[in-house]
Amino acid sequence: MSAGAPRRRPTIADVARRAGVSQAAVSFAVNGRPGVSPGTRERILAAARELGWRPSASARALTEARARAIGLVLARDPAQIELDSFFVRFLAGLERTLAPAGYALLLQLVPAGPALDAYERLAAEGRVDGFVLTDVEVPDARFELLAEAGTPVVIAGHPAGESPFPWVETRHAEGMDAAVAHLRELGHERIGFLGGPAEYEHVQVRLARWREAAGEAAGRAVHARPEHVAAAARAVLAGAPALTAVVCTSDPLAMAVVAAAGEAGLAVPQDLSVAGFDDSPLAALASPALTSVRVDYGEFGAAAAAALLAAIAGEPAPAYSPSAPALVARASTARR
Amino acid sequence: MSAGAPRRRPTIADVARRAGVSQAAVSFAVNGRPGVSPGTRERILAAARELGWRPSASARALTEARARAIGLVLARDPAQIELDSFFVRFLAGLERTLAPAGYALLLQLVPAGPALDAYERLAAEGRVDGFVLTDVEVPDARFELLAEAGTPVVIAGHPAGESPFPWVETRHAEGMDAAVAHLRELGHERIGFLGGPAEYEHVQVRLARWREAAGEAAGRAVHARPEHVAAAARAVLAGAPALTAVVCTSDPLAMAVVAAAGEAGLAVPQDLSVAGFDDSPLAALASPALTSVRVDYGEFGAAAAAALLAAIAGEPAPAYSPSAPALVARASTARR
DNA sequence: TTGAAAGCGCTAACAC
DNA sequence: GTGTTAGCGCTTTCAA
Repeated sequence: MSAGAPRRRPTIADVARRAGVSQAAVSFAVNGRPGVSPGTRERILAAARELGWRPSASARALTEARARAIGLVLARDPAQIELDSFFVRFLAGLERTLAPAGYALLLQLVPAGPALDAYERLAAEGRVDGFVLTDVEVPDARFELLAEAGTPVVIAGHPAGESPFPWVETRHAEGMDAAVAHLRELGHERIGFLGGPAEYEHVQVRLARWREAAGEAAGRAVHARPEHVAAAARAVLAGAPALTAVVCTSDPLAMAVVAAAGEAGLAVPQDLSVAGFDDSPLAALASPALTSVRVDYGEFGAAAAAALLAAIAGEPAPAYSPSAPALVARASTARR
Repeated sequence: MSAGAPRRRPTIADVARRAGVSQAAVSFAVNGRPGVSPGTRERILAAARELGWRPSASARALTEARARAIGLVLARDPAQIELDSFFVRFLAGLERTLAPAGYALLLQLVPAGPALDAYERLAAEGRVDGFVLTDVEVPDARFELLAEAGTPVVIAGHPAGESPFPWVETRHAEGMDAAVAHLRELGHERIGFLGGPAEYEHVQVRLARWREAAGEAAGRAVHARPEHVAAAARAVLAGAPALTAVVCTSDPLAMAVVAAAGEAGLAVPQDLSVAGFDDSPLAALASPALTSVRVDYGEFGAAAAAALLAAIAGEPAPAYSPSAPALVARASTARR
């Protein structure tokens, strides 16, 4: 089964020998340090290329006392992650910063829960140089553990309350403003809210914005746990006086509202307008196609990674100017 | 900004000193080797616990010449990954095997394409001990690179043609049989096929199974690239004689068919039955709720990781008995 | 059963 | 500008 020969990997000594220089010269050359003449440098790099040599990550990690890797621990049920456009886009964004910096991403999916030991292990073993924290709660048990260990951390999101760590945040809250404004422009006044679990800070932020933007006439607000989405969608529509629109904190939730409306004999968008969030690829595929709010989570991930790399280097985080969310109007919202 | 004191991490020497033994004894104790008396072992473990010490991953990697990490490189557009239930479930499954084995997962998302240099870098730097390959194509440029380097590899899927590596595969093909059988039982004969991009082996397998199961009267088969899903859905419905059912290789594709049917004035399931695949959380949320096929990709990921760890250890892969796919009948399919 | 010591491959002082 | 050398923290012979 095993393929190919268990060929010995070349080491820096092989490269040095081949280029006729010292190991130190090789090290300096590949790390772009001064102290090597251009000609020598070129010869060294050529030798490295010919041998297919790259510095061993573990040897570097040992001498530099850093792993050149960061950790992302996701403590959610896989089904929840599947339903959330955020993660994949955010991951792709992290990568955009990490790869050019020679950093790797250690991803750990753990069953829902605090997952403290996952953090503890990765940090204590020195596998990662820092963490990006998502899904921050208050109080968050991870804070104490990581702050005490002195591990560099960046929070993706806006922690309610005190945070010992720097954080980055998108302008997603404005997206909720935009969704409500869009509906009001279409003549809607009784606008309900269907959000994800209440413990998520981003859900709370959107809830607050909805409440503010929808004003006095706002309808019901309901939070949906992943396993009870359909029931929650029915609940937001139930009762009197009837809503004419619902804003949701994700596109799958909006789909659930569309389904619940159908059961209740309401046509979307004729009888009820529904807006989603995140503008997932599903929004365009659903019927009716969903009005949604596009937030650039890729850019967010890239900024979070940049802030973390800065923290690891002991530097201040680079500026992050999140772009404005964009409302994408589709068929699920209409003038009432 | 930086949090906590940059506390020096304890080393094996600290633990040895505290326990009053040699470093070797500590090493033997934490690695569960013989040669340490039970009492001493306990004393050592207690000292390690008190100091919060864990063996440094990079130091071990250096001496053992293995990283205790495996790589997964996903060369797909983020939007494609978002639409695919496979990845998250598969990742969660990998983790189920890796975590207990003390292995970490290095995830790299790269722009769509061959991504050979991502593999090359991770392997040459010794960051990972092996790779799990998904989305295998024929011919696959990764094979030569990795086989030549002697890197342990396991393929998740069934490579068409010769493969230098061991592979694991689910019984997803039977899922297509089940979907078609379900529709035939409902009285459908002209059953179309809407699949993902033709270059994916799993799409080809399902296409072949559909063709076989749907028989002579089978309808059109259309492949959809992610950016043209809606058009592909229209295409599969176009032309005469009209189909009475469509099977798809994913739930989002099924949603697109439902939407296209609506545009064409066809009601689902009254005029057209539609079946999805993967049984993503969306299937239950869509309207109508989608009949779909559940394949256990978590179990698949766990098996792939187990096979890879075995390959790394130079052992034969453990047996994998994939469970049968389960058809989940919902409202999108009905008797014609 | 335990201790001493030699590396693993690299980086970074420090001489030359 | 270039070479020498001492570790980084651990595993693993080899002696004691």
